[in-house]
Amino acid sequence: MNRFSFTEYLTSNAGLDASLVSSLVSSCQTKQYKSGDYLLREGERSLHSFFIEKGLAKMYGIDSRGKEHILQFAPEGWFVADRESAYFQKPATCFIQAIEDTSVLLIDEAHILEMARANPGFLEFNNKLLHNHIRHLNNRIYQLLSATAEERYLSFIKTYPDILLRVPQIMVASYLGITPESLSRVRKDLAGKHAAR
Amino acid sequence: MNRFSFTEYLTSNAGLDASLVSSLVSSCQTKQYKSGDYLLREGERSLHSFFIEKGLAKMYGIDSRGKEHILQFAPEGWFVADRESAYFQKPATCFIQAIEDTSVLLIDEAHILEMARANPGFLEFNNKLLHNHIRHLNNRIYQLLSATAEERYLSFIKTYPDILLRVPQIMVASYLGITPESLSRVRKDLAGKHAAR
DNA sequence: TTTTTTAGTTGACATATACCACTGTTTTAG
DNA sequence: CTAAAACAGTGGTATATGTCAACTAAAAAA
Repeated sequence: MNRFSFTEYLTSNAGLDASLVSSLVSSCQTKQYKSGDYLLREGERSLHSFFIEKGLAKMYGIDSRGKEHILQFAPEGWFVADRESAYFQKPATCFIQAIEDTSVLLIDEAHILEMARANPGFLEFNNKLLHNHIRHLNNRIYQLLSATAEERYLSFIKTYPDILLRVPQIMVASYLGITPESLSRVRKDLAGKHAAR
Repeated sequence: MNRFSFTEYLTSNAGLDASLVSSLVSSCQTKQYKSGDYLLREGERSLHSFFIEKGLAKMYGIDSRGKEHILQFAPEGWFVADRESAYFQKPATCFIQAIEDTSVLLIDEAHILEMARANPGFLEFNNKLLHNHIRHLNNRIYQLLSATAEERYLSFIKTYPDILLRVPQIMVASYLGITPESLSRVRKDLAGKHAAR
């Protein structure tokens, strides 16, 4: 499995100079999680978000009927955060859990702002990340509003072919907002259509 | 109908000093739209987002079956933007349309970044806005994944009681991801439950 | 390895919500 | 003010997806 060094990530994507980056990175704590470990639990208060250097995590909530709904998968090179706790100092509304052995960097919003003040390039980079994230979320909302289970699954395959191979179907179903049984049937139908040609 | 001056908004919420704010605001263009006018159409290229000072707009997409899906309502005091065009210089993927007579401020990302460089307080404010927006979107996704039509409607009433009164039911239905007929029945059921007590 | 748990498939059936058609009613435009 | 359009309610019916249960296969734990 490949690993994303946060240092490399920043130097190559944010256009920052090496010394600045290393000062930021060295001020961040690294942490290891085994598959199944929680990075964050609902109700906890925590002021940092996570940058995944290696492995895979999921952010999810549990509804009143006890069902799990996955809000985000976070593979290496991605950020994941419960905004409620990390940016608004409230108890977390989600769980974040490793689904592979995972190593992360803990990042405080304070660090981000500090960096941004010191370096305008970083500010632009950070903004772009946030806008990009918003774009993704809008996209997902649009799909949930407009597309059938099959269409959403096809779109998932196309957008996250890598993740598809790394997580059980039951989690894909949860992400898509359907039951595992339904996903199984969607896949069967698609296989049939494909074979028919 | 009340009006939100962007100047007042910034001075009271972002903690900026008056001269800075007025220099920002004066560099932004104001524009008026009649109900039904488009602020932005799918496919257009445009580099600004909108701050609604008065009135109400909706951002929506049209799917392959010709159906409209509302991504966001934007009443006075809110921002609305197609990120694809405003921040990534691509053709817009959405329509933004006034549903009341509306007056807006056109804001360029360039302005935002400029302001942020000049004033750290503004940077924090802008970040908070973005994180808050992300929080809202996550919330909506969670609802679409986990809640029934009735639950989503109740949540809408609670979260946006003001908007409920200003838009036709058909738009609420579109926002919730259900048909107008279904919403009509949900309302009927709720009225029944309420009367039963 | 053996046992236990979790995941995936499939059938039968239930249900929420969509679709279509029709009817008033309200709003908008001429 | 009148005509046309958009909106809202309701019945009948269709359909996608959920629920429950049983069985097999695969993965994790002992």
